Amino acid sequence: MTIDTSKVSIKTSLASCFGRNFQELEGANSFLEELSKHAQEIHINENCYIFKEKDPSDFIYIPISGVIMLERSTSKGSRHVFAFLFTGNLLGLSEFSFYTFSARALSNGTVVKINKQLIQSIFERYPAIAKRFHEFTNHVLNYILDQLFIMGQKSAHQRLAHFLLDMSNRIGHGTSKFYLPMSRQDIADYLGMSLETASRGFSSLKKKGMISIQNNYRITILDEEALHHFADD
Amino acid sequence: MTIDTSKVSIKTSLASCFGRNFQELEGANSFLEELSKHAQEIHINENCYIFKEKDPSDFIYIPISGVIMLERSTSKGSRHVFAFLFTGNLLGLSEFSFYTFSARALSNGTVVKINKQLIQSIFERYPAIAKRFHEFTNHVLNYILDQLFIMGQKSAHQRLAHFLLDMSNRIGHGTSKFYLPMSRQDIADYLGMSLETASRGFSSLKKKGMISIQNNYRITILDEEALHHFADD
DNA sequence: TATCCCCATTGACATTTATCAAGCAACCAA
DNA sequence: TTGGTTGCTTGATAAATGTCAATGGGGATA
Repeated sequence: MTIDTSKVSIKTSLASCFGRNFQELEGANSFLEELSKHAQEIHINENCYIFKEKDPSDFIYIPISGVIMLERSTSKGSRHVFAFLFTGNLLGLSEFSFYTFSARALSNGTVVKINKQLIQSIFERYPAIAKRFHEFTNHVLNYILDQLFIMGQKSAHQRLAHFLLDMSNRIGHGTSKFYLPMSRQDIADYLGMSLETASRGFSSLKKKGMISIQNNYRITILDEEALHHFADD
Repeated sequence: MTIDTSKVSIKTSLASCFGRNFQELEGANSFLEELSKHAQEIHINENCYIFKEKDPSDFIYIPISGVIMLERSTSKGSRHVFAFLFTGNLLGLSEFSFYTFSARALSNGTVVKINKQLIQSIFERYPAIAKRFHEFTNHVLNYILDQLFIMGQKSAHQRLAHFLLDMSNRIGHGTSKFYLPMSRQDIADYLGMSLETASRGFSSLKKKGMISIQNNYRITILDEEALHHFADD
Protein backbone atom coordinates (compact mmCIF):
# COMPACT_ATOMS: atom_id res chain seq x y z
CA MET A 1 0.00 0.00 0.00
CA THR A 2 1.35 3.39 -1.03
CA ILE A 3 0.39 6.86 -0.03
CA ASP A 4 0.04 9.51 -2.69
CA THR A 5 1.80 12.29 -0.84
CA SER A 6 0.83 14.98 -3.31
CA LYS A 7 -2.86 14.30 -2.69
CA VAL A 8 -2.39 14.22 1.03
CA SER A 9 -0.67 17.58 0.90
CA ILE A 10 -3.59 19.08 -1.02
CA LYS A 11 -5.96 17.94 1.68
CA THR A 12 -4.01 19.39 4.55
CA SER A 13 -3.16 22.65 2.86
CA LEU A 14 -6.76 23.18 1.82
CA ALA A 15 -8.27 22.52 5.21
CA SER A 16 -6.45 25.53 6.61
CA CYS A 17 -7.86 27.74 3.84
CA PHE A 18 -11.48 27.28 4.79
CA GLY A 19 -11.39 29.07 8.08
CA ARG A 20 -11.60 28.27 11.75
CA ASN A 21 -13.16 24.98 12.77
CA PHE A 22 -13.77 23.98 9.20
CA GLN A 23 -13.22 20.33 10.02
CA GLU A 24 -16.11 20.39 12.44
CA LEU A 25 -18.64 21.39 9.79
CA GLU A 26 -20.97 18.68 8.57
CA GLY A 27 -19.56 17.29 5.35
CA ALA A 28 -16.12 18.81 5.79
CA ASN A 29 -14.35 15.48 5.60
CA SER A 30 -16.26 14.26 2.56
CA PHE A 31 -15.54 17.58 0.95
CA LEU A 32 -11.81 17.39 1.59
CA GLU A 33 -11.84 13.76 0.51
CA GLU A 34 -13.49 14.60 -2.80
CA LEU A 35 -11.15 17.51 -3.32
CA SER A 36 -8.07 15.40 -2.80
CA LYS A 37 -9.49 12.95 -5.34
CA HIS A 38 -10.58 15.40 -8.01
CA ALA A 39 -8.79 18.70 -7.48
CA GLN A 40 -5.68 19.37 -9.51
CA GLU A 41 -2.59 20.96 -8.14
CA ILE A 42 -1.12 23.26 -10.77
CA HIS A 43 2.21 24.99 -10.92
CA ILE A 44 2.10 28.44 -12.36
CA ASN A 45 4.95 30.56 -13.61
CA GLU A 46 5.53 34.21 -12.97
CA ASN A 47 3.45 36.44 -15.24
CA CYS A 48 1.34 33.60 -16.59
CA TYR A 49 -2.43 33.92 -16.66
CA ILE A 50 -4.49 31.47 -14.66
CA PHE A 51 -7.55 32.69 -16.51
CA LYS A 52 -8.50 35.74 -18.51
CA GLU A 53 -11.41 38.14 -18.57
CA LYS A 54 -14.39 36.60 -20.39
CA ASP A 55 -13.11 33.05 -20.06
CA PRO A 56 -15.89 30.70 -18.95
CA SER A 57 -15.68 30.45 -15.18
CA ASP A 58 -15.74 26.71 -14.73
CA PHE A 59 -13.22 26.45 -11.93
CA ILE A 60 -12.33 27.98 -8.65
CA TYR A 61 -8.71 28.29 -7.59
CA ILE A 62 -6.98 28.34 -4.26
CA PRO A 63 -3.43 29.68 -4.08
CA ILE A 64 -1.18 27.35 -2.10
CA SER A 65 1.98 29.31 -2.69
CA GLY A 66 2.88 32.37 -4.71
CA VAL A 67 0.97 35.60 -5.29
CA ILE A 68 -1.85 36.20 -7.73
CA MET A 69 -3.10 39.49 -9.11
CA LEU A 70 -6.63 40.15 -10.36
CA GLU A 71 -6.79 42.70 -13.15
CA ARG A 72 -9.05 44.15 -15.82
CA SER A 73 -7.75 46.00 -18.84
CA THR A 74 -9.26 49.29 -19.96
CA SER A 75 -10.27 50.39 -23.41
CA LYS A 76 -7.19 52.62 -23.52
CA GLY A 77 -4.64 49.90 -22.92
CA SER A 78 -4.07 50.52 -19.23
CA ARG A 79 -5.51 48.31 -16.55
CA HIS A 80 -7.01 48.20 -13.09
CA VAL A 81 -5.76 45.82 -10.44
CA PHE A 82 -8.60 44.61 -8.22
CA ALA A 83 -6.69 42.61 -5.68
CA PHE A 84 -3.59 40.69 -4.69
CA LEU A 85 -4.22 37.17 -3.45
CA PHE A 86 -2.04 35.14 -1.15
CA THR A 87 -2.03 31.67 0.31
CA GLY A 88 -5.41 30.88 1.79
CA ASN A 89 -7.43 33.31 -0.32
CA LEU A 90 -10.09 31.99 -2.66
CA LEU A 91 -10.45 32.88 -6.27
CA GLY A 92 -13.32 32.57 -8.74
CA LEU A 93 -16.14 32.04 -6.27
CA SER A 94 -18.46 34.19 -8.35
CA GLU A 95 -21.45 32.31 -9.70
CA PHE A 96 -21.39 34.02 -13.05
CA SER A 97 -20.67 32.10 -16.22
CA PHE A 98 -17.68 34.22 -17.19
CA TYR A 99 -14.87 35.86 -15.32
CA THR A 100 -15.03 39.63 -15.30
CA PHE A 101 -11.31 39.98 -14.66
CA SER A 102 -8.07 38.14 -15.34
CA ALA A 103 -5.93 36.33 -12.79
CA ARG A 104 -2.18 36.46 -13.24
CA ALA A 105 0.66 35.01 -11.21
CA LEU A 106 3.04 37.56 -9.75
CA SER A 107 5.50 34.86 -8.85
CA ASN A 108 6.01 31.17 -9.43
CA GLY A 109 3.66 29.19 -7.30
CA THR A 110 1.02 26.54 -6.92
CA VAL A 111 -2.76 26.68 -7.05
CA VAL A 112 -5.41 24.07 -6.48
CA LYS A 113 -7.94 23.99 -9.29
CA ILE A 114 -11.41 22.74 -8.47
CA ASN A 115 -14.27 22.13 -10.83
CA LYS A 116 -17.21 24.30 -9.97
CA GLN A 117 -19.69 21.51 -10.52
CA LEU A 118 -17.91 19.55 -7.82
CA ILE A 119 -18.22 22.49 -5.46
CA GLN A 120 -21.85 22.92 -6.43
CA SER A 121 -22.68 19.31 -5.74
CA ILE A 122 -21.00 19.52 -2.35
CA PHE A 123 -23.03 22.64 -1.58
CA GLU A 124 -26.23 20.79 -2.35
CA ARG A 125 -25.33 17.89 -0.11
CA TYR A 126 -23.79 19.89 2.74
CA PRO A 127 -25.48 23.24 3.46
CA ALA A 128 -22.96 23.96 6.22
CA ILE A 129 -20.17 24.00 3.65
CA ALA A 130 -22.20 26.23 1.36
CA LYS A 131 -22.78 28.58 4.26
CA ARG A 132 -19.07 28.77 5.00
CA PHE A 133 -18.35 29.72 1.39
CA HIS A 134 -21.13 32.25 1.49
CA GLU A 135 -19.40 33.79 4.48
CA PHE A 136 -16.23 34.02 2.42
CA THR A 137 -18.03 35.95 -0.26
CA ASN A 138 -19.32 38.29 2.41
CA HIS A 139 -15.82 38.84 3.67
CA VAL A 140 -14.66 39.70 0.20
CA LEU A 141 -17.59 42.07 -0.23
CA ASN A 142 -16.67 43.87 2.97
CA TYR A 143 -13.05 44.11 1.95
CA ILE A 144 -14.01 45.60 -1.42
CA LEU A 145 -16.32 48.11 0.25
CA ASP A 146 -13.43 49.28 2.39
CA GLN A 147 -11.35 49.63 -0.72
CA LEU A 148 -14.11 51.62 -2.42
CA PHE A 149 -14.30 53.90 0.60
CA ILE A 150 -10.56 54.50 0.46
CA MET A 151 -10.62 55.15 -3.27
CA GLY A 152 -13.41 57.67 -2.87
CA GLN A 153 -12.20 59.51 0.19
CA LYS A 154 -8.44 59.36 0.52
CA SER A 155 -5.57 61.12 -1.23
CA ALA A 156 -3.03 59.19 -3.27
CA HIS A 157 -0.42 59.14 -0.51
CA GLN A 158 -3.01 58.09 2.07
CA ARG A 159 -4.13 55.25 -0.15
CA LEU A 160 -0.54 54.11 -0.37
CA ALA A 161 -0.24 54.20 3.41
CA HIS A 162 -3.39 52.06 3.68
CA PHE A 163 -1.98 49.66 1.17
CA LEU A 164 1.28 49.22 3.07
CA LEU A 165 -0.56 48.58 6.33
CA ASP A 166 -2.76 46.03 4.61
CA MET A 167 0.24 44.29 3.08
CA SER A 168 1.99 44.29 6.42
CA ASN A 169 -0.97 42.40 7.86
CA ARG A 170 -1.40 40.01 4.99
CA ILE A 171 2.19 39.32 4.01
CA GLY A 172 4.09 39.92 7.22
CA HIS A 173 1.15 38.88 9.41
CA GLY A 174 1.54 42.11 11.31
CA THR A 175 5.32 42.23 11.48
CA SER A 176 6.89 45.50 10.47
CA LYS A 177 9.29 44.04 7.91
CA PHE A 178 7.98 42.48 4.73
CA TYR A 179 8.72 41.95 1.08
CA LEU A 180 6.40 43.41 -1.54
CA PRO A 181 5.87 40.92 -4.35
CA MET A 182 4.52 43.49 -6.81
CA SER A 183 6.03 46.34 -8.80
CA ARG A 184 5.34 50.06 -8.36
CA GLN A 185 3.23 49.90 -11.51
CA ASP A 186 1.10 47.10 -10.02
CA ILE A 187 0.59 49.14 -6.87
CA ALA A 188 -0.27 52.25 -8.88
CA ASP A 189 -2.84 50.35 -10.94
CA TYR A 190 -4.34 48.94 -7.76
CA LEU A 191 -4.63 52.33 -6.09
CA GLY A 192 -5.75 54.27 -9.15
CA MET A 193 -2.74 56.53 -9.58
CA SER A 194 0.26 56.89 -11.86
CA LEU A 195 3.48 54.98 -11.28
CA GLU A 196 5.23 58.28 -10.53
CA THR A 197 2.70 59.30 -7.89
CA ALA A 198 3.10 55.91 -6.22
CA SER A 199 6.85 56.32 -6.23
CA ARG A 200 6.60 59.82 -4.78
CA GLY A 201 4.32 58.39 -2.13
CA PHE A 202 7.01 55.93 -1.07
CA SER A 203 9.59 58.70 -0.95
CA SER A 204 7.29 60.94 1.05
CA LEU A 205 6.49 58.27 3.64
CA LYS A 206 10.20 57.54 3.87
CA LYS A 207 11.07 61.19 4.37
CA LYS A 208 8.42 61.42 7.09
CA GLY A 209 10.17 58.58 8.88
CA MET A 210 7.17 56.24 8.74
CA ILE A 211 8.80 53.57 6.59
CA SER A 212 12.20 52.60 5.32
CA ILE A 213 12.94 50.96 1.99
CA GLN A 214 15.66 48.46 1.24
CA ASN A 215 16.12 47.39 -2.32
CA ASN A 216 12.76 48.74 -3.62
CA TYR A 217 10.72 45.76 -2.51
CA ARG A 218 11.78 45.23 1.05
CA ILE A 219 9.83 47.54 3.31
CA THR A 220 10.03 48.23 7.00
CA ILE A 221 7.30 50.08 8.84
CA LEU A 222 9.15 52.28 11.29
CA ASP A 223 6.22 54.06 12.90
CA GLU A 224 3.01 52.11 12.53
CA GLU A 225 0.94 54.45 14.63
CA ALA A 226 1.97 57.49 12.61
CA LEU A 227 1.29 55.59 9.40
CA HIS A 228 -2.16 54.62 10.60
CA HIS A 229 -2.87 58.15 11.63
CA PHE A 230 -1.72 59.51 8.29
CA ALA A 231 -3.71 56.90 6.36
CA ASP A 232 -6.94 57.59 8.18
CA ASP A 233 -6.59 61.33 7.99
CA MET B 1 -63.47 35.92 7.49
CA THR B 2 -61.32 38.94 6.72
CA ILE B 3 -58.25 39.38 4.61
CA ASP B 4 -55.33 41.35 5.93
CA THR B 5 -54.62 43.26 2.76
CA SER B 6 -51.37 44.73 4.03
CA LYS B 7 -49.92 41.26 4.55
CA VAL B 8 -51.09 40.12 1.16
CA SER B 9 -49.42 43.11 -0.42
CA ILE B 10 -46.13 42.27 1.30
CA LYS B 11 -46.21 38.81 -0.18
CA THR B 12 -46.85 39.91 -3.71
CA SER B 13 -44.41 42.80 -3.66
CA LEU B 14 -41.67 40.63 -2.20
CA ALA B 15 -42.03 37.80 -4.67
CA SER B 16 -41.01 40.13 -7.48
CA CYS B 17 -37.86 41.17 -5.58
CA PHE B 18 -36.32 37.73 -5.50
CA GLY B 19 -35.65 37.41 -9.17
CA ARG B 20 -36.86 35.39 -12.11
CA ASN B 21 -38.77 32.18 -11.44
CA PHE B 22 -38.47 32.61 -7.71
CA GLN B 23 -41.82 30.98 -7.16
CA GLU B 24 -40.58 27.80 -8.76
CA LEU B 25 -37.78 27.31 -6.23
CA GLU B 26 -38.28 24.67 -3.59
CA GLY B 27 -39.54 26.34 -0.45
CA ALA B 28 -40.46 29.61 -2.14
CA ASN B 29 -44.06 29.47 -1.05
CA SER B 30 -43.28 28.57 2.54
CA PHE B 31 -40.75 31.37 2.56
CA LEU B 32 -43.21 33.96 1.29
CA GLU B 33 -45.82 32.61 3.68
CA GLU B 34 -43.52 33.02 6.68
CA LEU B 35 -42.49 36.45 5.52
CA SER B 36 -46.06 37.64 5.27
CA LYS B 37 -46.61 36.33 8.80
CA HIS B 38 -43.49 37.72 10.44
CA ALA B 39 -42.05 40.51 8.32
CA GLN B 40 -42.92 44.06 9.24
CA GLU B 41 -43.77 46.72 6.74
CA ILE B 42 -42.29 50.00 7.90
CA HIS B 43 -42.84 53.51 6.68
CA ILE B 44 -39.75 55.65 6.64
CA ASN B 45 -39.49 59.40 6.34
CA GLU B 46 -37.09 61.37 4.22
CA ASN B 47 -33.66 61.68 5.82
CA CYS B 48 -34.36 59.18 8.59
CA TYR B 49 -31.90 56.41 9.27
CA ILE B 50 -33.05 52.82 8.87
CA PHE B 51 -29.93 51.72 10.69
CA LYS B 52 -26.58 53.21 11.48
CA GLU B 53 -22.97 52.12 11.21
CA LYS B 54 -22.06 49.75 14.05
CA ASP B 55 -25.65 48.91 14.89
CA PRO B 56 -26.11 45.16 15.37
CA SER B 57 -27.20 43.74 12.03
CA ASP B 58 -30.20 41.71 13.10
CA PHE B 59 -32.46 42.47 10.18
CA ILE B 60 -32.47 42.64 6.45
CA TYR B 61 -34.57 45.21 4.63
CA ILE B 62 -36.23 45.30 1.27
CA PRO B 63 -37.29 48.67 -0.15
CA ILE B 64 -40.83 48.56 -1.45
CA SER B 65 -41.02 52.22 -2.34
CA GLY B 66 -38.73 55.19 -1.89
CA VAL B 67 -34.97 55.46 -2.27
CA ILE B 68 -32.32 54.47 0.26
CA MET B 69 -28.73 55.61 0.45
CA LEU B 70 -25.88 53.64 2.05
CA GLU B 71 -23.21 55.82 3.59
CA ARG B 72 -20.20 55.78 5.89
CA SER B 73 -18.88 58.86 7.61
CA THR B 74 -15.19 59.71 7.65
CA SER B 75 -13.02 60.77 10.53
CA LYS B 76 -13.05 64.32 9.15
CA GLY B 77 -16.82 64.76 9.15
CA SER B 78 -17.39 64.09 5.47
CA ARG B 79 -18.84 60.84 4.22
CA HIS B 80 -18.78 58.29 1.46
CA VAL B 81 -21.94 57.08 -0.24
CA PHE B 82 -21.68 53.42 -1.20
CA ALA B 83 -24.91 52.96 -3.09
CA PHE B 84 -28.41 54.08 -3.88
CA LEU B 85 -31.07 51.43 -3.46
CA PHE B 86 -34.42 51.28 -5.19
CA THR B 87 -37.45 49.03 -5.15
CA GLY B 88 -36.40 45.41 -5.49
CA ASN B 89 -32.88 45.82 -4.11
CA LEU B 90 -31.87 44.00 -0.95
CA LEU B 91 -30.20 45.55 2.02
CA GLY B 92 -28.27 44.08 4.93
CA LEU B 93 -27.53 40.66 3.51
CA SER B 94 -24.07 40.68 5.03
CA GLU B 95 -23.53 37.97 7.59
CA PHE B 96 -21.51 40.14 9.92
CA SER B 97 -22.80 41.02 13.35
CA PHE B 98 -22.68 44.76 12.79
CA TYR B 99 -23.42 47.02 9.88
CA THR B 100 -20.36 48.68 8.41
CA PHE B 101 -22.39 51.55 6.94
CA SER B 102 -25.58 53.46 7.61
CA ALA B 103 -28.79 53.29 5.60
CA ARG B 104 -30.77 56.47 5.19
CA ALA B 105 -34.00 57.24 3.36
CA LEU B 106 -33.68 59.76 0.54
CA SER B 107 -37.43 60.05 0.29
CA ASN B 108 -40.50 58.91 2.14
CA GLY B 109 -41.12 55.27 1.48
CA THR B 110 -41.76 51.77 2.73
CA VAL B 111 -39.41 48.93 3.55
CA VAL B 112 -40.03 45.36 4.62
CA LYS B 113 -38.03 44.43 7.69
CA ILE B 114 -37.14 40.78 8.14
CA ASN B 115 -35.46 39.14 11.09
CA LYS B 116 -32.21 37.55 10.07
CA GLN B 117 -32.83 34.48 12.16
CA LEU B 118 -35.97 33.88 10.17
CA ILE B 119 -34.00 34.13 6.94
CA GLN B 120 -31.33 31.86 8.36
CA SER B 121 -33.81 29.20 9.36
CA ILE B 122 -35.34 29.31 5.89
CA PHE B 123 -31.89 28.92 4.39
CA GLU B 124 -31.30 25.82 6.46
CA ARG B 125 -34.56 24.24 5.40
CA TYR B 126 -34.48 25.30 1.76
CA PRO B 127 -31.03 25.31 0.14
CA ALA B 128 -32.49 26.54 -3.13
CA ILE B 129 -33.57 29.77 -1.41
CA ALA B 130 -30.15 30.14 0.17
CA LYS B 131 -28.57 29.69 -3.23
CA ARG B 132 -30.74 32.40 -4.70
CA PHE B 133 -29.68 34.83 -2.01
CA HIS B 134 -26.08 33.83 -2.52
CA GLU B 135 -26.51 34.77 -6.16
CA PHE B 136 -27.75 38.16 -5.05
CA THR B 137 -24.62 38.73 -3.02
CA ASN B 138 -22.59 37.79 -6.06
CA HIS B 139 -24.47 40.31 -8.14
CA VAL B 140 -23.74 43.00 -5.60
CA LEU B 141 -20.09 42.02 -5.53
CA ASN B 142 -19.87 42.36 -9.29
CA TYR B 143 -21.59 45.71 -9.21
CA ILE B 144 -19.17 46.98 -6.58
CA LEU B 145 -16.19 45.72 -8.57
CA ASP B 146 -17.40 47.72 -11.55
CA GLN B 147 -17.71 50.75 -9.32
CA LEU B 148 -14.20 50.20 -8.00
CA PHE B 149 -12.91 49.97 -11.55
CA ILE B 150 -14.59 53.25 -12.43
CA MET B 151 -13.27 54.98 -9.32
CA GLY B 152 -9.75 53.83 -10.08
CA GLN B 153 -9.63 54.49 -13.80
CA LYS B 154 -12.00 57.26 -14.82
CA SER B 155 -11.92 61.03 -14.51
CA ALA B 156 -14.50 62.90 -12.46
CA HIS B 157 -16.66 63.83 -15.44
CA GLN B 158 -16.48 60.33 -16.82
CA ARG B 159 -17.61 58.94 -13.48
CA LEU B 160 -20.57 61.29 -13.59
CA ALA B 161 -21.45 60.10 -17.09
CA HIS B 162 -21.33 56.49 -15.85
CA PHE B 163 -23.53 57.42 -12.94
CA LEU B 164 -26.16 59.02 -15.16
CA LEU B 165 -26.26 56.01 -17.45
CA ASP B 166 -26.64 53.71 -14.45
CA MET B 167 -29.43 55.84 -13.01
CA SER B 168 -31.14 55.91 -16.37
CA ASN B 169 -31.20 52.13 -16.33
CA ARG B 170 -32.23 51.73 -12.75
CA ILE B 171 -34.67 54.60 -12.32
CA GLY B 172 -35.94 55.15 -15.82
CA HIS B 173 -35.51 51.49 -16.79
CA GLY B 174 -33.61 52.60 -19.83
CA THR B 175 -35.76 55.57 -20.82
CA SER B 176 -33.90 58.78 -21.51
CA LYS B 177 -35.92 60.96 -19.12
CA PHE B 178 -35.72 60.43 -15.38
CA TYR B 179 -35.82 62.16 -12.05
CA LEU B 180 -32.76 62.06 -9.78
CA PRO B 181 -33.82 61.50 -6.18
CA MET B 182 -30.49 62.62 -4.71
CA SER B 183 -28.72 65.96 -4.32
CA ARG B 184 -25.51 67.05 -6.03
CA GLN B 185 -23.75 66.52 -2.72
CA ASP B 186 -25.00 62.93 -2.53
CA ILE B 187 -23.76 62.30 -6.05
CA ALA B 188 -20.40 63.90 -5.29
CA ASP B 189 -19.98 61.76 -2.17
CA TYR B 190 -20.87 58.67 -4.18
CA LEU B 191 -18.38 59.44 -6.94
CA GLY B 192 -15.58 60.66 -4.71
CA MET B 193 -15.45 64.27 -5.82
CA SER B 194 -16.43 67.69 -4.52
CA LEU B 195 -19.92 69.10 -4.95
CA GLU B 196 -18.52 71.75 -7.28
CA THR B 197 -16.80 69.22 -9.52
CA ALA B 198 -20.05 67.26 -9.78
CA SER B 199 -21.91 70.43 -10.70
CA ARG B 200 -19.32 71.35 -13.31
CA GLY B 201 -19.67 67.84 -14.68
CA PHE B 202 -23.39 68.36 -15.22
CA SER B 203 -22.73 71.68 -16.91
CA SER B 204 -20.05 70.19 -19.11
CA LEU B 205 -22.22 67.26 -20.25
CA LYS B 206 -25.01 69.74 -20.93
CA LYS B 207 -22.74 72.00 -22.99
CA LYS B 208 -21.59 68.97 -24.97
CA GLY B 209 -25.20 68.26 -25.84
CA MET B 210 -25.26 64.84 -24.18
CA ILE B 211 -27.87 65.66 -21.54
CA SER B 212 -30.37 68.37 -20.70
CA ILE B 213 -31.39 69.45 -17.23
CA GLN B 214 -34.79 70.67 -16.12
CA ASN B 215 -35.15 71.91 -12.59
CA ASN B 216 -31.87 70.44 -11.30
CA TYR B 217 -33.25 66.96 -10.71
CA ARG B 218 -35.03 66.16 -13.94
CA ILE B 219 -32.52 64.85 -16.46
CA THR B 220 -32.86 63.89 -20.09
CA ILE B 221 -30.20 61.93 -21.88
CA LEU B 222 -30.05 63.49 -25.33
CA ASP B 223 -27.28 61.42 -26.86
CA GLU B 224 -26.85 58.11 -25.10
CA GLU B 225 -24.26 56.79 -27.49
CA ALA B 226 -22.04 59.84 -27.07
CA LEU B 227 -22.48 59.65 -23.31
CA HIS B 228 -21.47 55.99 -23.31
CA HIS B 229 -18.50 56.74 -25.46
CA PHE B 230 -17.42 59.58 -23.21
CA ALA B 231 -17.90 57.52 -20.07
CA ASP B 232 -15.85 54.58 -21.32
CA ASP B 233 -13.07 56.70 -22.73
C1' DT C 1 34.87 44.03 -15.01
C1' DA C 2 32.03 46.32 -18.25
C1' DT C 3 27.72 46.77 -20.42
C1' DC C 4 22.99 46.50 -20.79
C1' DC C 5 18.39 46.41 -19.18
C1' DC C 6 14.80 47.06 -16.19
C1' DC C 7 12.74 49.50 -12.96
C1' DA C 8 12.41 53.20 -9.65
C1' DT C 9 13.19 57.94 -8.61
C1' DT C 10 13.23 62.76 -9.41
C1' DG C 11 12.35 67.12 -11.87
C1' DA C 12 9.66 70.28 -14.74
C1' DC C 13 5.51 71.30 -16.37
C1' DA C 14 0.45 70.54 -17.70
C1' DT C 15 -3.98 69.13 -16.33
C1' DT C 16 -7.41 67.92 -13.15
C1' DT C 17 -9.66 68.64 -9.08
C1' DA C 18 -10.40 70.98 -4.52
C1' DT C 19 -11.23 75.05 -2.03
C1' DC C 20 -12.99 79.46 -1.13
C1' DA C 21 -16.09 82.93 -2.39
C1' DA C 22 -19.68 85.12 -4.92
C1' DG C 23 -23.92 85.02 -7.46
C1' DC C 24 -28.34 82.98 -8.79
C1' DA C 25 -32.81 80.63 -8.81
C1' DA C 26 -36.38 78.19 -6.53
C1' DC C 27 -39.04 77.73 -2.61
C1' DC C 28 -41.08 78.96 1.84
C1' DA C 29 -42.83 81.74 5.40
C1' DA C 30 -44.30 86.01 7.14
C1' DT D 1 -45.06 90.94 -2.05
C1' DT D 2 -40.79 90.70 0.70
C1' DG D 3 -37.11 88.63 2.89
C1' DG D 4 -34.75 84.61 4.10
C1' DT D 5 -33.17 80.04 3.32
C1' DT D 6 -31.40 76.38 0.69
C1' DG D 7 -29.13 74.19 -2.97
C1' DC D 8 -26.90 74.79 -7.45
C1' DT D 9 -23.77 77.16 -10.47
C1' DT D 10 -19.79 79.75 -11.69
C1' DG D 11 -15.30 82.09 -11.09
C1' DA D 12 -10.64 82.58 -9.23
C1' DT D 13 -7.03 80.42 -7.24
C1' DA D 14 -4.47 76.69 -4.86
C1' DA D 15 -3.28 72.00 -4.33
C1' DA D 16 -2.96 67.34 -6.00
C1' DT D 17 -1.98 64.42 -9.56
C1' DG D 18 -0.67 63.14 -14.36
C1' DT D 19 2.64 63.38 -18.11
C1' DC D 20 6.96 63.65 -20.25
C1' DA D 21 11.74 63.43 -19.80
C1' DA D 22 16.08 62.72 -17.56
C1' DT D 23 18.76 60.31 -14.11
C1' DG D 24 20.21 56.53 -11.30
C1' DG D 25 20.96 51.98 -9.24
C1' DG D 26 20.88 46.90 -8.99
C1' DG D 27 21.11 42.62 -11.21
C1' DA D 28 21.99 39.84 -15.19
C1' DT D 29 25.10 38.55 -18.76
C1' DA D 30 29.04 38.32 -21.72
